[in-house]
Amino acid sequence: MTYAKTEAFTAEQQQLARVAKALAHPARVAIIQLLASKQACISGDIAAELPLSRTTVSQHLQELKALGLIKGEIDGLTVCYCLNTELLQRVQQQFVTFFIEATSGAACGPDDACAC
Amino acid sequence: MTYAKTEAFTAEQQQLARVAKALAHPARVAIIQLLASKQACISGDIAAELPLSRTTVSQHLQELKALGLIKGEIDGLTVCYCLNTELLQRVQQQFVTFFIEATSGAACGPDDACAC
DNA sequence: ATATTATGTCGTATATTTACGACATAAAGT
DNA sequence: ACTTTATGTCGTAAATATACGACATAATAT
Repeated sequence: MTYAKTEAFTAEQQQLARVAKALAHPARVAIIQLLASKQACISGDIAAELPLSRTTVSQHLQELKALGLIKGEIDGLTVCYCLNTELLQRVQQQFVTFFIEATSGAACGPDDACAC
Repeated sequence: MTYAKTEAFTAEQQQLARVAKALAHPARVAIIQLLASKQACISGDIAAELPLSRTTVSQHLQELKALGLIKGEIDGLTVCYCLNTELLQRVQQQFVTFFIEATSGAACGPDDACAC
């Protein structure tokens, strides 16, 4: 039971952490940027653009898909991945809210001195 | 060598992933929110407010501190933690840029159909 | 029918994260 | 000096994440 004390936190905290985790690997960040750069969806030659094996890329894709950040539709032999912009926009809002909350306080002094 | 192919990605991707990783656990999200809610800094009774052992909380604090998101100053017997709002603002900007880039494209159709 | 091609899934090795008790350290109180 | 109090660090167990080769699957192509 040395993990997952997650239940003890609020739904918002868990949700933000879940999405943050999805972005916590440069490969997944790169995948999202790649999908965003191409107007249409790309098939599995995503792997060709990344310095990782096809298996590993597929794993990262599944993770993003599990969270719903990307969608994948089978089109004959190839699979067509694309961003779920709706969800991404909602997620963006969550992050913005969190950061505004975090950066609004005066917090420490301007230097490094922590004038409590 | 089954890890850390990180070098192969851009500095931006690595940086974003690094910060996202810091936010990838509800405890760390909660810590940041806690520090933001109190106008001044809090000492280690942060642990008292979280459903985790003091050791574990200390570990999370070190992680946030290592990234520079929070600062900790020793004040006699207690340690005073507070947010690094400057860095948080810069990080916020990175996330905003990323999300704008990700949500600007038309991507898929309005439904789930992926019209490639 | 058989080969080719594009993907996903399984198994597995290694690295990292999470969580906590036990001990170390250091300031403040008695 | 000795105890108390607040923290950090170490060691360690268990859970997850990362990475990839080998095999399975299914749709085209020949």
